[in-house]
Parts: sequence; C-alpha cells; structure tokens
Amino acid sequence: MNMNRTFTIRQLTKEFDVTARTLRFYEDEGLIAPERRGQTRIYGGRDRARIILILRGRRVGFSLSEIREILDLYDTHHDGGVAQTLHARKKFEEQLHKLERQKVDIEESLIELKRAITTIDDAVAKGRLQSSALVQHAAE
Amino acid sequence: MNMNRTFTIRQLTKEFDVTARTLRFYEDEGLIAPERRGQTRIYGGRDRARIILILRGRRVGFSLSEIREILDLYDTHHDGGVAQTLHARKKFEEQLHKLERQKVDIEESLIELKRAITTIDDAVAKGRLQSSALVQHAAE
DNA sequence: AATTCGCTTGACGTTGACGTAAGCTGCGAC
DNA sequence: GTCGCAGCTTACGTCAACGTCAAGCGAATT
Repeated sequence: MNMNRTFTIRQLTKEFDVTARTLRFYEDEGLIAPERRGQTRIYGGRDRARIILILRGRRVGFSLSEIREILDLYDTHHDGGVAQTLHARKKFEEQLHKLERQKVDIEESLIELKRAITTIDDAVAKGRLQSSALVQHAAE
Repeated sequence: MNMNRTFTIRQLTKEFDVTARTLRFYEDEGLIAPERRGQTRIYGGRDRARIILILRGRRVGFSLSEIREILDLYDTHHDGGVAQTLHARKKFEEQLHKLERQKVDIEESLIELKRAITTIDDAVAKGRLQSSALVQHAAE
C-alpha cells in the first residue's frame, strides 16, 4: 500500500492514543527511528508499523526490552548471517510459547469470570434481588 | 477437597516460584491474609487459591490494584448487599471484555510469529543455509 | 514585531512491584 | 547453651515506563 506515507508526531499520538513523550521515549530506546525535517520528527510507514507492534506487545504484557528484541529479530533475520537467522528462529519460538501460555491463562480467567457472572445472574433470577434494585442499577 | 490444609511460606514459594518477600508484599497490599501461629504466617487453602489468581492475573498483565479489585469482587458479591452485587457484575463484565481484547491481540501476535518462523524455515528448505550451519546450531 | 502554536531537548519526578540488607525472634539439633 | 536455620519487621534501594516541568526554536498568524 502507501508504505511511503509520512506522519507527524501528533497524527500518531491521536491515532494510537499515546502521548508524544511516549513516542520520543521509544525513539530514545531505539524502538523506532523517524527521520527529521530540520529538527522535527517525520515518521514513515515503517515507523508506524513498528508502533503498532510495540503497542500490541505492551497490551499482551511484554516489556519494552522484550519488544525491542522482537523488533530486532524482524530486522536482522533478513540481512543477518546464518547464525543470526537461526538465533532469531529460536527467539521467535520462545515468544510463541510464552504467548501460548498466556492464551491458556486468559482462557482460564475467562471461564472463571463467566462462571462468576452466571452465578450472580442465577441469584437474580431466583428473586433474591428485588426488581426495584435492578431498575435503580440500570438507570445509573 | 482439603480446603483446610495449611502451608508454610516456604512451601508456597517453592510451589509457585515466588520469593517470600513477594508473598509478604501481597499481604501488606491486602491481597492475602494468612493467619499467624505466634509470629509465623500460616497460609490456608483460601490464601493458596488467591495466590493462584494473583499470579495468573500477573501473567496476563493485570496490575496488582486490578487484581485486588477482582479479588474483592469475589469476596463481596457473596456477602455484600444488592448494590454491591450488581456493581460486581458490571466489573466482572469489564474484565471479561478486557481479556477478550487481549485474546485477540495474542492471536494476532501468534499468527505473525508463526509466519515469521515459516518464512525462516522456507529459506532453510531452499538451501540458502548450509547444513554445516544447521548442525552447528543444533549442537549448542 | 509580538504572540501563538507545535515541536524540540534536557532533566528531574513518580509509580508499581518488588529486591536487599540489617537486626530481631523462636526452635530443633548438637 | 549455642549454632544454624527459618521466619519476622523495618526501611531504604532499584528498575521500568513514562509524566512533568523548564527553556528554547521555527513558522505562521495577528
């Protein structure tokens, strides 16, 4: 697509709901590397793609150093040597297993939460809660 | 089951691979409340169950205050009043949605990781990597 | 020309989740 | 008795991930 579009820092902060401070921090940490027009940062499609990965990584609980590792892997397993590539493969698998573990955790949590909710709903259905209370709650 | 079994702090640190400091910290934060025999903490089945929830919450990226909230909900929707119970239901649903979003994130990440790995494997299959390198890697 | 606006670079502050070190208390083994 | 654990408390230290000023620059508006 339009991989050579560019973005200002403000556009990206609004699109992804992060502060400018955060994006500059990620740059300091070497996670992204926008170009400059004079002094102003000018983000490319590649930067944007990396930000998406960073934020998703954050949401699933990865630390920034873990995220940096993954981003580096995407970079180096193309242009790196043989050893680099095989090392990357190993690291990718590690991340894979970690995420699968997390997926199990989440599914267990989901089951428990659903059970808790139906427990409450059953109590409601059995009339242990007056309708007046329900109405009051619905109107909040 | 044997819900009235008791545990020492050491047993739990080994079972769950956390430090004693961590368990005491969780107690300070009001997440668990072991009894005392003299000065020594003596954990019950309820505490153990809570620790399991705490650690799972941690792994899926919840903060301790979020975890505390959930634990409190499990407590209060039983013995609390009507308003408490309905409030609990709402909170449970919020957690539910958050986790479902996370599950989507994880599944997307899994797809990308698998794609990255097969990309590497394809390169290997096409002979771009010498077998000597493969052997060397396998022997590490 | 002066103000405003958006962006910039330091540099120090903050919060969460513990780590760590010091010093105390039983308590079973020797 | 005393040695060595295991556990306890108190309190300061640390690290990550930003937040929050402070002070300045460049272009555009008034």
